[in-house]
Amino acid sequence: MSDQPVVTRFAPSPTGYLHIGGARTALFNWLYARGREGTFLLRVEDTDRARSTPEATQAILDGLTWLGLDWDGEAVSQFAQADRHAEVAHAMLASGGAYKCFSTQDEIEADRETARAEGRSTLFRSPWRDADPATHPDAPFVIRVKAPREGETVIRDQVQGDVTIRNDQLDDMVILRSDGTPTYMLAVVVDDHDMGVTHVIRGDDHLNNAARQMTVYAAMGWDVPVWAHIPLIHGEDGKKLSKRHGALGVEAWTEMGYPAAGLRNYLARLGWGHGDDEFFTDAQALEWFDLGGIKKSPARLDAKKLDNLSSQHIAAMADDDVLKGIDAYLAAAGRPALDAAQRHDLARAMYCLKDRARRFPELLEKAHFVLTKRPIAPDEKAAKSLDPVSRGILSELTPHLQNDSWSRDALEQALNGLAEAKELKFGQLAAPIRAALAGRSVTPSVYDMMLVLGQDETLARLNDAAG
RNA sequence: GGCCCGUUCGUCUAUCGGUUAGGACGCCAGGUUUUCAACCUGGAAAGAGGGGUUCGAUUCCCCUACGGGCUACCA
Repeated sequence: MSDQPVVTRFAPSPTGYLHIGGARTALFNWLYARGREGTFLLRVEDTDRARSTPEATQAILDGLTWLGLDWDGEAVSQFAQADRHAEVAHAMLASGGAYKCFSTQDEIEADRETARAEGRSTLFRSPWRDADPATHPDAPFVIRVKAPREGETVIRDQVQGDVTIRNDQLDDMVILRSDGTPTYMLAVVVDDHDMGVTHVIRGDDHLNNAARQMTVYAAMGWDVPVWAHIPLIHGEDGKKLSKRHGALGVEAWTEMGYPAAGLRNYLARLGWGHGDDEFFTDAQALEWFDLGGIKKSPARLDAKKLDNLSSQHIAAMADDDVLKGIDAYLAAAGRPALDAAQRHDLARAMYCLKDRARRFPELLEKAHFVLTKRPIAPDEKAAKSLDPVSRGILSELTPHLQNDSWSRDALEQALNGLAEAKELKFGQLAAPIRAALAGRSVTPSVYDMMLVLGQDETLARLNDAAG
């Protein structure tokens, strides 16, 4: 089994956006397959017609695309395979691996009530399991698997280890509803088999289900895939992720201005590790990722750590990729896109911007000097640095910038010379220059701004402010 | 209720019976500094509790506590 080509899949149900936990599950599947020249498939589990929506499907696809997780072939609709699922259910019926159950939901409910009241297991034991088909009434029925009741089932899980479940804990789950539609429990098994999935990497909320699903594999004589049930992610408060805290869709992370590469790194590091490595590239993650390194306990989200990794990734990205990331951020945040001139200017300034920002909005804030035009409107803090005294300093400065060659060395010489002559601390000189050039108090270094802006523009802005 | 899984600094983690229990983020103190970020130095900070097994347990076993999951004609 181990030398077969690896096939993994991500199988979200389209009932909402792609949340962070789903994104990580998808990432793990992607890493595992792509790191082994395998195949990564996408299947939309839309058998619940009431809760599934095309909008949610699109949101999930968009989320995966933004995250950079590409899948092979077209996304498969589980609902579209309904006929095939029913076919399997009937095959199991014919072979004795399943049976028709005529119990009504009221009867089942009543049974559960008494079981609970008596402190017994609430597993439903259908009276139809061993009934003679000849005695079947002409009434609606569901098809249930005939699960084993003796012995035990062992889930050989790559993350959880061998998990043993006594078979008397298994219920005869419904595989085909009374309206003839398949349930998820049947559909996953059939689809995973039909799609040739070799490794099922999914949330550990499915761990117990794996034992139940194995009865279908057994009935059909199919190979059981390699299981890897990964722990769910918790919010910063340690509670299960819910909409109230942290269960944001990935578009929310785009909106906050995180680069996809940073999120990939962070998500991979959550619950999985490779020694002391914290920052790593996709290439390294692909090379290192393995199921054995996944922890069994749930991890909490930590925005500070994400910020830190995000800043490292922004700094490490190619300028062009930063620009693309900014485009995605701007679009997601509903901010106007950059025009051609702004892109050009931003690209020129990128060298002094990239390594100073944790997220794209912060980078853009620091890039304000190159994105804005004269006249520069200072914000409140910058305005304070442009008091009469400071403006006087600026007007004394400009003559020193007329004839110098526009190099860092020359500029340093000019500014230091003036500061020394006027007995000013460098900060007293830099603050008004910063305010004049950017209209902001948080910017790259004054030298970098002058170099990026060029001599004419720098002098113009300085003169505007001094005047 | 039944069954299953988990529990190392605040957080993410290393350790695969013998370590001063390591690293990272964050935090605190100091330094550097033209703002922010960054950077440098130092610091505080952990094995849930109780029993075993063993010469020796964070590591293996059991119990308890706490957290989580499953127990649907949801996925």
